[in-house]
Amino acid sequence: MSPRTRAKVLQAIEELGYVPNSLARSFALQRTKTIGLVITDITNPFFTTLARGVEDTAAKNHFSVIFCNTDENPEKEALYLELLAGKRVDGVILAPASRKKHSLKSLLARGIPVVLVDREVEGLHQMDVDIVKGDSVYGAYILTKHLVGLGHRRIGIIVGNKEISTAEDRVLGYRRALEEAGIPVDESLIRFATYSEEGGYREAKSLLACGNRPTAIFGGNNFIALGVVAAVKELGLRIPEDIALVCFEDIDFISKFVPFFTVVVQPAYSMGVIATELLIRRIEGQDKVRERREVVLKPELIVRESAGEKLLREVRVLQQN
Amino acid sequence: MSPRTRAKVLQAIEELGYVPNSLARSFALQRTKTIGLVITDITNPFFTTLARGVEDTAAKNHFSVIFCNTDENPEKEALYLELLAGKRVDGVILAPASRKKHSLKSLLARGIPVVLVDREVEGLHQMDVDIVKGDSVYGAYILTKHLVGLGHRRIGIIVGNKEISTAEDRVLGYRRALEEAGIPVDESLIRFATYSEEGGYREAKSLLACGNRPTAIFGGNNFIALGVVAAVKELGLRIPEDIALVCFEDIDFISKFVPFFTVVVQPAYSMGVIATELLIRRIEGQDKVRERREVVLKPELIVRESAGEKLLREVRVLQQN
DNA sequence: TTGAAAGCGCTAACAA
DNA sequence: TTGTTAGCGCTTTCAA
Repeated sequence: MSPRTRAKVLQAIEELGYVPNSLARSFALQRTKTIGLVITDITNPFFTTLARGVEDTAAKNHFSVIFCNTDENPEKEALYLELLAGKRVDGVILAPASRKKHSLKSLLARGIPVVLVDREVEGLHQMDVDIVKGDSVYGAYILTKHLVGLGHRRIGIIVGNKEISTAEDRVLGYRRALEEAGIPVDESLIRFATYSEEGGYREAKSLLACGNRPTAIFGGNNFIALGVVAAVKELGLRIPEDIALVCFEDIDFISKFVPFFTVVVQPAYSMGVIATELLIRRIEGQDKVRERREVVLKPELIVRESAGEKLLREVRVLQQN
Repeated sequence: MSPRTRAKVLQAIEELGYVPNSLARSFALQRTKTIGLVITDITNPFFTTLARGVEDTAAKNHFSVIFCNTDENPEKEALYLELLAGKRVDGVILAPASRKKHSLKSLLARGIPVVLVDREVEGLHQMDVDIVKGDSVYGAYILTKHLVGLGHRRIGIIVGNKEISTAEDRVLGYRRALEEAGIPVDESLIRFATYSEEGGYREAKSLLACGNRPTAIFGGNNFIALGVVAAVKELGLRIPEDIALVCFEDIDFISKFVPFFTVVVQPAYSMGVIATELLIRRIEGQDKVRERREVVLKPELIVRESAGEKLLREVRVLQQN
């Protein structure tokens, strides 16, 4: 092409405000450069951060991301997955609402790659999906061990729905720590609720109502822990003097204001980044025939205050600050 | 069509796993049933909540939403808008990174409807865009008035970048309250920084370093306020005994843990819902020829503790709880 | 190197 | 009512 023609074409592009229609392009190419992000609730800080990791990484690779909130509802999830399949997204990142085998399969059947985040699904190992998750067993183990180390022997645990793999994993880690410490597991202290404030509130009230009440409560996530705080306050008890409280997931900015709340945090942003990288690698098909990947990220224990006398000192500091 | 044929067709659909290709549909129809949501940072709880309102409303109307984070960077914003235009989204909800006239126009030129959220843009009234925003002037006015009512006369204010309309609006409301109270405005107490923790931290240190330091600080948003907290702590001062602190936007769960922090909150979820409804109404073209809409939502003052002696009582309650 | 044409899967307009 | 066809704007293949 002569430089003159070239200039003319460019000028025409400019004048007419031409923008290539990527819709037509996608249609011709059968690739949309779009991925779906299906989580339970963007409002949950864990997923917010994860979503940011996903979007940043997607943008870097010239992908867009459509986000969907399932509210832990498998039917909503199925609807969204169907929608995304129809829209011909190039891939999906999914935090499954349930571990049941499931709508996911229809995506895979259509050759749409899927990467799971945070949670497992039944029969995962027979399917061709990658997964990026936190080590819930380990996290719960160190959190429980921390409480045991502080002298607690009756520790209540409240987690989400049994349908969610992290709930069972966290209970597993809890059991392991107790067994290791030679503390018999009291099944009545283990509560499956929902990963929500209401869930934490209700189960905490029930745990604290019984005669032989626990001296510590392990919140399965941040929302549950907030419910526990509400229940404890309502019963006129103190954290952590009367009840120690720890949980999975941090609570934003809490460290700035409150001296207690030992916590295990997961690297949510990294999870988003890694999941997106795995997904894009599959989409681009750099290594077509290869085994599924399972990335397990270690959570981090952040010890603030969990029990007893230290609180008083801290409150004094708070007053002075 | 005979019921028999019908059954046969349905069976074939089932067997072949047929899913209508909405990509082809979009292409033929020139409508994608997709909207773009361009915000500064999904990680900011205000935008997280807004995004949830957008997604819920979009889903209800069978729209998908692509989300983009500009990090207050006008170039990133322009890139995203270009991308979305290329993808032929049916409309865009935008929290503009800058008030300068701008990439937005190229969307409008291509007939893609835009609804602004939270922030204005220069020459808005000449353009055919709706806007949904909080009443920053009013919010800042009542917040400042609250401080004045508590006896403060030297009140520092730290807001975001001047390029963002809410920053100027909040300063405006602040001025108005002071003027109304007959308090002369000391320009050195007005600081334009960024809507970030660092911004709040830096300006707070500067404000507190000068001889005639303010007795109260007005944080332009939640992040700025957190920066102020850090600065105040570092200087060995106490909130609110030495420095009162109030801010725009709530800080999640803070009320559960800290007795102070009077705040003005905006109805972020509703903003998302309304913006989406306006946008979809434009997309569906129910009322083609009509004036632009401007929805201004009143924020709500939440008085916790902002000054003095009450804190001690509250800390005692906290200890007992 | 450049140009022409088929095809991606749907909708809508038109014909039978 | 049912069937046929053009066309959405791009990419890719094949011909010139």
